[in-house]
Amino acid sequence: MRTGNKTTSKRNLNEPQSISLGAVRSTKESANERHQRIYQVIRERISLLHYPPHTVIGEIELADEFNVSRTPIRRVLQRLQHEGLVDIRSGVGTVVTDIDIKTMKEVYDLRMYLTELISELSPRIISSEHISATEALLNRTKLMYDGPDSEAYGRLCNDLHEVLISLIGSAPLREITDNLYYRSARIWITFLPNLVWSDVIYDQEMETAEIIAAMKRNDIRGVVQVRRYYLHTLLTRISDYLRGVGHATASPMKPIVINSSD
Amino acid sequence: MRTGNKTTSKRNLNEPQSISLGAVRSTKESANERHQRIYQVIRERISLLHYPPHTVIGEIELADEFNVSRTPIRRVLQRLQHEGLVDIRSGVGTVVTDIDIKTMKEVYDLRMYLTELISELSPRIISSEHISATEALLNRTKLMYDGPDSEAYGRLCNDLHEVLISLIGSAPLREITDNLYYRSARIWITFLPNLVWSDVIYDQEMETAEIIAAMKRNDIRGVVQVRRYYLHTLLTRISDYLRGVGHATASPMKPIVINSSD
DNA sequence: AATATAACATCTGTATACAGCTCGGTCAGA
DNA sequence: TCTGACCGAGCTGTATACAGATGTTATATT
Repeated sequence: MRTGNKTTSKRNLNEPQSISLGAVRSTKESANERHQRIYQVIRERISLLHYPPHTVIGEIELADEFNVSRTPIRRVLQRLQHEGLVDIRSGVGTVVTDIDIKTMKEVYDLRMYLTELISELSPRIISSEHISATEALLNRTKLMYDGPDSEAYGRLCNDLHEVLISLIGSAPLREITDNLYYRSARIWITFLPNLVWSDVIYDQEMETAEIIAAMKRNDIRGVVQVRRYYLHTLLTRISDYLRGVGHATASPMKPIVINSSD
Repeated sequence: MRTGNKTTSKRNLNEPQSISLGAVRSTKESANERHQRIYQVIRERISLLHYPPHTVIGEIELADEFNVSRTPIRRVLQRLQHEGLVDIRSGVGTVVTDIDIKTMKEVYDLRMYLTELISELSPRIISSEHISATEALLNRTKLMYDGPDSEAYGRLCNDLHEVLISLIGSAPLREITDNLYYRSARIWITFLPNLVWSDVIYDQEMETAEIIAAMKRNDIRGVVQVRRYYLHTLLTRISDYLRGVGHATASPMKPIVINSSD
């Protein structure tokens, strides 16, 4: 189909072929690296409710922000759609998915079972880096009693999740665990205004401290059991809240206004 | 390909165009439906080794076959890459992934655990359609002793898989189970020439028959335990073959009857 | 003959024009 | 005022030209 008489045969005779670019390699980002970078940025924005549910994300808007065309953006959004975080609607836009309680319950049940699998299938060796990283998270947690800060709490949860999935040796299980986490993580922050802040932080501090203790015993089974217990605790806490407001389920989740003033 | 002409009259003639009844929705295929169709076709080709590992699939080749441009094809291939079935390499092509034994072991371990979860998390009601569909598969199995037919066997396994995942009520678990199946299904067919054909078909017949029996008892726990047992058996058989390559032929597998009374 | 290098064929990655879809606003008519 | 059809702004979906990447082949040099 392409006409053979193009300028490809005599292209770039003017430009020097290459002036030994050995050191400049780091400046160039490969396509896959860029994809991964944009993907993680947008996924974080969704998980931190910077893009709350029902937000319409425009492809052109993102393309301008990341200085690319719509094509790589669409690749990212299609991946996010397949992971259940957005819904691409023709003629409308890319809409951040809502948080459906029933689905969320299923995801949480799955996560609790899979968490136990981590210790049975292919645990990795717990290194001192794991421990020190988790201790840093514990310190960040202790500084958060002062006042509600949903975004900081969300980042804390995400970072703890990152440490824990790095303990999973089985690549498929790691991917699934990661995927399910980001599918369900938003509900924590969504319900945050309805819970007692200091209780939430206390849970987080206890979980982190117990995980560190288990890590120091090199007890990965203990780690995942702690994790599983706190997953259960939070799910129970949210269920209790939902039962408590029972009738007033018109808008169980108010969108949190994240201060995005510019 | 349709340049500016709005009419859909010049569509594919080999596809039966439905006669316009009241609802004419089926005349036009939506973008998502087309994506799903192409995706399933290519995934089946990979699972049946119609595209064996290391096959290079060209985007233009597929685009011509499905009468679309590269854009929708790329969307399908990117999805398959994310699911681990192909590897898209810039400047080279889209390469069907090889079957790595270590990863396959991890996937099989995961599948066995997840299979048990099916009966615990959210089982669906077993309908008569499920039973009759499975009985049809049993009949197909019984006709296959005549001679080795890897492709027919692969289709049989895929169809049985379809029936079983339709019993999963939890959408996330269903997706994960489906994904892991297609990640690992190819290894069955790959090792088929090294196994005794009649033994393989006998296993398949026994598994299907026992699944039907459990279905008729409305015993979904029994269904998944049968499934789990045969997963384990096949994995063991392949492991045995790999350990004893050269001097030991595949040992025939003893069928057992699962006692699923609790 | 062996080897390094340059040219090339062919593939994927990106940008972009345009087609198709959705929804809200607008305006004529009852 | 109400209704309904229509139109247009703005979005996603598709096709395509071109840029970049990669493996191979031809060629020059030793």
